[in-house]
Amino acid sequence: MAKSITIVDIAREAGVSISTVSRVLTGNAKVSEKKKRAIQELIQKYDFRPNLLARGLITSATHLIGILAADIRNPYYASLFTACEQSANDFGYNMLLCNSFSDRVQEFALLDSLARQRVDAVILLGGAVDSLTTDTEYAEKVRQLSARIPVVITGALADAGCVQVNIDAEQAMALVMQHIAQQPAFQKIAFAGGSHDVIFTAALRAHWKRMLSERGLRYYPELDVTNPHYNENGGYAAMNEILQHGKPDVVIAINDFTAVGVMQALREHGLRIPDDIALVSFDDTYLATAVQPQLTSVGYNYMQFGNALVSAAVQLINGIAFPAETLIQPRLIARGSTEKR
Amino acid sequence: MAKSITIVDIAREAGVSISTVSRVLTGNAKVSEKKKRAIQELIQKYDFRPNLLARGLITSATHLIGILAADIRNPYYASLFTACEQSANDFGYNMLLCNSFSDRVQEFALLDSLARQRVDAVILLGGAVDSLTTDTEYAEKVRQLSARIPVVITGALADAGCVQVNIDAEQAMALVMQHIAQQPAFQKIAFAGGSHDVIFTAALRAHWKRMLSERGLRYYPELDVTNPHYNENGGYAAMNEILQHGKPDVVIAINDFTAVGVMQALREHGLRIPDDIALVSFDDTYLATAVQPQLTSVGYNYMQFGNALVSAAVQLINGIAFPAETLIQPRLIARGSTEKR
DNA sequence: GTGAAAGCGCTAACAC
DNA sequence: GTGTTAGCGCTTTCAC
Repeated sequence: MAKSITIVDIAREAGVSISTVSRVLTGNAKVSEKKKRAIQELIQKYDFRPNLLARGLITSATHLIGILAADIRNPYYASLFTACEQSANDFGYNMLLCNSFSDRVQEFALLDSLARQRVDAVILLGGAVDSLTTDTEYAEKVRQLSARIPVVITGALADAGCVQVNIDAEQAMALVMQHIAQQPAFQKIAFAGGSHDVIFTAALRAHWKRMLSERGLRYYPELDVTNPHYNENGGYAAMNEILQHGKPDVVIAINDFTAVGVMQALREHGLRIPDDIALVSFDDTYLATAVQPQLTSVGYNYMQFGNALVSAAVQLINGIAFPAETLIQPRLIARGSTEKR
Repeated sequence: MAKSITIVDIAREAGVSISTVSRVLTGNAKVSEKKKRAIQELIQKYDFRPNLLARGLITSATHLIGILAADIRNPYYASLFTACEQSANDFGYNMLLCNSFSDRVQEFALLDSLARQRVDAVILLGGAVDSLTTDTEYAEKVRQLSARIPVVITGALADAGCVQVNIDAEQAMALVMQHIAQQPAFQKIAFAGGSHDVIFTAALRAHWKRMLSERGLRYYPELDVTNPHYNENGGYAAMNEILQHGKPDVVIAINDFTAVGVMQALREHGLRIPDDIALVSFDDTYLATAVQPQLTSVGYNYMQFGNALVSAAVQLINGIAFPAETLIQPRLIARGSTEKR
């Protein structure tokens, strides 16, 4: 590979010192119009790009934001990532994406890797940060990292010194309950999928139970079935278990993937949606509109969500304080799966 | 943020020179067992990680691979990316992911950005590399880049000096035709979606027409409808147009997303799958199993695909030649959408 | 085996 | 305004 051209080459050919070239590069100081133009022409001519490694060594800034996601193949994370990326680009940052696949060992290694790459900040989406049972070793690891660089998370990690950006779980469940309340026939409500160990899931369930009693609706423990897998299989298994104990009027699925599994189980039992059983889920990914009937789903403004995460990171990078927790407001998109009969 | 600890700190506390510390870091030279152990203990103690910027400045290697994808929200790219990432991690590389959203201007900017970040190689997935009509300015840009660092692409870009890893389009279509041939009733075949400008799509269509005539099947131009949008809308529009001209026995959709749109159009016309019309698509993403009936789809071994892309990149980084083109063999997964009646 | 020293490409005082 | 100079943190000859 051809040797890259450096600031020295440009300076030599322009007949100026390297500092002058550096000045037009950074724009941090005045340079005579004439020289500036000459230098810019040479930069064009040679397609010269300053070596960000060298610059980073001095400014100790890489303009890289590391992002650790559970699994980018999940459209929820994919949507969130692309939103983050767009926001980051606006701020002049690039994204270093790592997937942990919720593997603890892998997550540790990747965190190390990001630290070594000297990213300016880290955003943690899902994985161990989502866990309710605090993994002290993990928390310690994140704490160490956040002592060096800003760490922004969704989820919660006690005492790890991270800024949090979360979805308003209470509001998310409130939207679901309000929507369900529009149909007086919806009395028996089931909840399918999700793990008790995941903070957001646990919060949703807690709010759900409270809201049930507030609305004078009964809570059926046997219709409240968790499942560690946030996918079709999890939904399928959960729904089958629910159906062993009774036939609810509505099923709340922990996410769209899970809802797809729920649909499959219902289909196999000869139950139609929404005529026999209605279905609501969370995340409002494109799965919601891919299936038939389309899913009523609680979604988020991913652009806003991503922007909040990146803004937090960038502000912290620049030494500007940021609220310890930001709440993202969800919204419910009503579709066929809960349509009035 | 706390000042990072450096090789100097370690050397001072260990009572050795920085070169000795560097030696245990790189493992490139012999160091006495005693000193080595002492140094390693200090590294542990302070959680010291060598600054990759400084190292990179000398070795001119960042251990970063830039990857430019059209849109990671598309499960095809997401699957391919995660496969690449896992492979890259095995080689000790991290991934810098950028999404172009098929925006030409954005793509240029991101290419620049990757070059500035001094990534060791670039992998191009989709976007302008997919285009059949060579964008000479873009090709020139990629050529310039590939003169400095290895560039690996899927798709084709004439004379840009890139190594290619592609799916075997001929084999992909052959699998579809063989599968269709198992059902003598499948005579009238439609093709829905995809743009003539995308190389892989154009190749599929060309092979399709040839294979139709080879098998003595008729080609119905009015049942061959393209659409620039590789999503539900594209499939929906294409299928509606096809149905204006006749009722095919089988529809080949350009990808799973498109197939979902096709399903919707069929449903609205009161046509059942597979009883009235069968459906095959490409990519075999999880959409294929999310919908009902599940889709027969031609998929790829994403791990192998990603590994081929990254291996090419890593080999080229290390100055080892790599075949100009590698073909990935597809496979057909038969599901309900083409099930025998 | 080990240390001293040069230098990767750049920025940022510091003089002029 | 502009050049000179001192590093940023590390690897790598080159002596010893």
